[in-house]
Amino acid sequence: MPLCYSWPRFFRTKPPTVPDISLVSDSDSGSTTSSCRQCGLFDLCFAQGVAESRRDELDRIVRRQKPLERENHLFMAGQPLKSICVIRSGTVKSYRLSRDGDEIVTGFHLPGELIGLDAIGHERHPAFAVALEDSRYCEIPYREFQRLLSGSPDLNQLMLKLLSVDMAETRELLVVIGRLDARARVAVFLLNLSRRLARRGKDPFRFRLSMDRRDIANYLGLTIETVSRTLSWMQKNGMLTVRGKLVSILDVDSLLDRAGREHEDLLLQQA
Amino acid sequence: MPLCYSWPRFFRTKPPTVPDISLVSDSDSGSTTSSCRQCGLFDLCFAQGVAESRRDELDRIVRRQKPLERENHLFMAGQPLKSICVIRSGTVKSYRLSRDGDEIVTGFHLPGELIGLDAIGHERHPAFAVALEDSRYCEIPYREFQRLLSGSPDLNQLMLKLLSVDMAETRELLVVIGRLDARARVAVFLLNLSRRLARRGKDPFRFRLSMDRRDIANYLGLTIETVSRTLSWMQKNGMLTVRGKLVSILDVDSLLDRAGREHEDLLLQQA
DNA sequence: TCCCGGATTTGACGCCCGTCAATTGGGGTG
DNA sequence: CACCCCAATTGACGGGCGTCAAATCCGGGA
Repeated sequence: MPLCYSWPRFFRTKPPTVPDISLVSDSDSGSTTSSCRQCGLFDLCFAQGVAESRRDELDRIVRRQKPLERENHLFMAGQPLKSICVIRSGTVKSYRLSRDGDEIVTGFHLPGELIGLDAIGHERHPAFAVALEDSRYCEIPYREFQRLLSGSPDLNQLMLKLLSVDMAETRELLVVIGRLDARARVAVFLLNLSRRLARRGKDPFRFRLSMDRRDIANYLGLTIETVSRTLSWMQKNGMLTVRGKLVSILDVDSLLDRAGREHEDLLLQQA
Repeated sequence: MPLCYSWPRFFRTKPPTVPDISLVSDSDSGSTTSSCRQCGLFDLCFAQGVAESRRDELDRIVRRQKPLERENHLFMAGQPLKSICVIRSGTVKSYRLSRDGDEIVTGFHLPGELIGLDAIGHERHPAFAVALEDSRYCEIPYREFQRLLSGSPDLNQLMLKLLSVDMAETRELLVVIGRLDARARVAVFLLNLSRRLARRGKDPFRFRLSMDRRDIANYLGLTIETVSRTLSWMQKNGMLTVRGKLVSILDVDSLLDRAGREHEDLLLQQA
């Protein structure tokens, strides 16, 4: 992360408390923490919101650090909801299949993020989740979690909050995606990713895209060619440099302009 | 509703149990039901999912049938969450204001629908809600509702479900809107509305749009002109007839084709 | 190191939809 | 009933993005 670069307003909400511990790198792949409290991701994980009194119970039911190799699935659409998952390291892509078999990418998930909440409604997963790189995750068996829920108003409140926030954001994103042009969509995508990396103590200005162009294009409702052209255009205009999957953001302000500053809130709010 | 027209597959999930009681009309505007159970909307209202044992308590705290005149606000963005609302009659539009003051329409709500759930996260409304026509609604004070929640695992479960389902749908809609062209967007909009009307016992093939073209265009991320042109095109092709706000759907199948049949699920799922 | 196949980039072209502008229509008021 | 005002429609035009096609880059294996 560039020295002498004042933490921009864009990242004001949460400069990383532990700047460079490479949460997502392989360096901690061997460690097997035995409680949520000791977990390096704790302040990003939803467990942080769980009341002290209940945390021991949660600790007891969580299955920690399960490995997931690249291209392997966390769960498949249609499967009954067996557990809620928290990404521990790596990146996970969620997607659906349209009736005629086309893949439809609905999200990219980073360490600390809860995945599978949208399955609670019908107790069945509406989407697939697949690892884009070798990853690890914590698993919370849903039945036991439900038992925990029924005895804990606090935890219920937390879950409602998580879902409500998620919904408000998704709704905002809906609006954004529906009315933005290609350059704005790509800008929103990059800034959002950048900010989420920042919260995880990673360099927000220089990172590796774990998804390929096809996934990005699909996620943004664009074509591969348009994404590629847009990135080239941004590079030509000095907003960033791209070499394959490696992105360096040079001018956050121009990107924000492109994204439409009125959507800054969205970018700021996202996990 | 046309006679001799077999209930199409599109509407298969819920033919109205009471075909033509005009839930939304003025005919019941005078009545002031005193309990949720007697309410004509009961089987659409979320109260239907509340356990028998808790329903009396819910009945006690609900403030019923509050009138709301056209163009008046139910709540404003930024206000603290005071109560969850259920639309009783009429139509409500929710929208945000972008930083530069543009209106951004995020949804249209029909009788029986819960509104304000996305405020739970931050206990503050992220959006405005305004009546498109003279309406009525039931108000559930949030503090008392929370008390009810903390003593009732069932109700908590219900709320999680409602939010989760809502989220899954919004996410699907996100995907749809982001990658559909104008004709498909308008088709999705009309079919979705049609189906929601059907569930409320109204004629799904002939209805009055309570929102103007500007709102529709805004909601779909299009311009007024494109919406107008698209409706004209659909009329020219025998899919429907439009006269001002009055729409008659003539060919559900073509509309479904336009919407992309792979999204039929979305249309079917929505409340 | 070279070679191969898939990922990515770049170019050419056409259509859809946004913009600007003019016309028509419809509801409310005097 | 006539008038007015705003909503809605229709037309002309240009730009952005999808499509098809070709070139280039990049990583992995021999």
